[in-house]
Amino acid sequence: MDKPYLIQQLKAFFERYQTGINWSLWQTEVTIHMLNTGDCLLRQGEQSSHMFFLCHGMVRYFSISEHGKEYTQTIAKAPRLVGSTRALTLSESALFSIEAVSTSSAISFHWQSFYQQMSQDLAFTQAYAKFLEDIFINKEQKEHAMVKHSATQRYLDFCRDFSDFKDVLPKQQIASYIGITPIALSRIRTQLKNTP
Amino acid sequence: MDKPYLIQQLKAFFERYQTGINWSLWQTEVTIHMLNTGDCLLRQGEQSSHMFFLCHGMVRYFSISEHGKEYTQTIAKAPRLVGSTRALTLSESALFSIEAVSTSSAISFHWQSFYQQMSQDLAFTQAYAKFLEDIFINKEQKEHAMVKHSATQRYLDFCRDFSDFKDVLPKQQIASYIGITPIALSRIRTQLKNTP
DNA sequence: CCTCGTAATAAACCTAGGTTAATTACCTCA
DNA sequence: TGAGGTAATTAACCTAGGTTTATTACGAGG
Repeated sequence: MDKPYLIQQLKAFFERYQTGINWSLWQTEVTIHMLNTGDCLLRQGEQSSHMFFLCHGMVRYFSISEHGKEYTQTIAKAPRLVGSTRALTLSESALFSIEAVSTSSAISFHWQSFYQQMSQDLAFTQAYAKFLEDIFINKEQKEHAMVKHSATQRYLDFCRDFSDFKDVLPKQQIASYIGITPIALSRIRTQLKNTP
Repeated sequence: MDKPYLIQQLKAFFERYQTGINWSLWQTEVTIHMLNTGDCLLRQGEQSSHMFFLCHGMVRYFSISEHGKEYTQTIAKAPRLVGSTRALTLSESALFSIEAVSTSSAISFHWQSFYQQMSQDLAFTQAYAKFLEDIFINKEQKEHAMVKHSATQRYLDFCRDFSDFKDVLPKQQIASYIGITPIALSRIRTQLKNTP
């Protein structure tokens, strides 16, 4: 878990999208984050000038509304870039927190060094554009599911997509990911048990 | 409304994101689409190898589920790139149709020529990446609204965001954009009238 | 002028999921 | 051992929005 290894993972992640990146251009300071379950990379309401790369583990993006209701908008598995695009590009405070849901490791670096690399390196920029396409498509898919599927179906989808974590993740977080209350999830689960 | 003018608009759109694009590299065949209200650029279920640029007017992205229910996931105002990122990048059939909601004009070109330009022109790729950041942030905002706001609030938000079109667009489409039935929208509207 | 077709509204009823409150089952810590 | 604290479940009740069925209001075409 040393720094060169983690940076190597970041590079491999980008190369999977696009080969030919000139990493010698990328001179930036990198910070390592070792996270236990529940630790946060970013907190709702804070400004952030850093992008993160999740090397191993899993995080969730969640926000809490004025009425205290929690919604988990994304669960991200390593390896992946994580961060608030909105906070970074618009210099606004983040609308969600990013919290580890298992022991995880990440590295962080200045958004500016990221943009700097974009202005120098075509392959890097292509990789980033393809990554953005990916997460945009994912978001569209979640939008579809939220609108067109029942809560029960969304729970079954969740179990399919996160079969390895469905028994580890607190039920409250699962409920908040599929957009219902823990009570409703509990109802759905007992109903599924009784009608196999 | 001649072709050079429309292409000029496309270029201006990109330049607003990033200056310094080398347009001489972009040798591609461009088709003009003059659309009346209701005309489609893309139909749900079809393959598509073309990206569109909406020069003037407005379109909506909508899909119809197996049960015949319609959902309008996006309303896009010119000037803007439109198309199914998913269909283009994954070579899959589109999950939604793109339909003009007012008389509009657009141009289309091969996705491949787009990717070709990306592999040659850094500024162009940066512009595209920034556009993707934009639409990703928009999608996150709509996701938030759908989850955290009541139907009434979503209707009020719609009226704010599309004040120029709120009385022109069929109520059914407004309802399908905020994720409710036309009947429910009608209820909300009469309720708003009675409690000012 | 009438007729057919669609959009919008309205009323009556239904249901998925929210809300409140109580119960049980684990934890950890003292 | 026992006292808190939290997570999960259950039951009773409530409500926003869906569903069904009419009704009204505009068209466009004959």
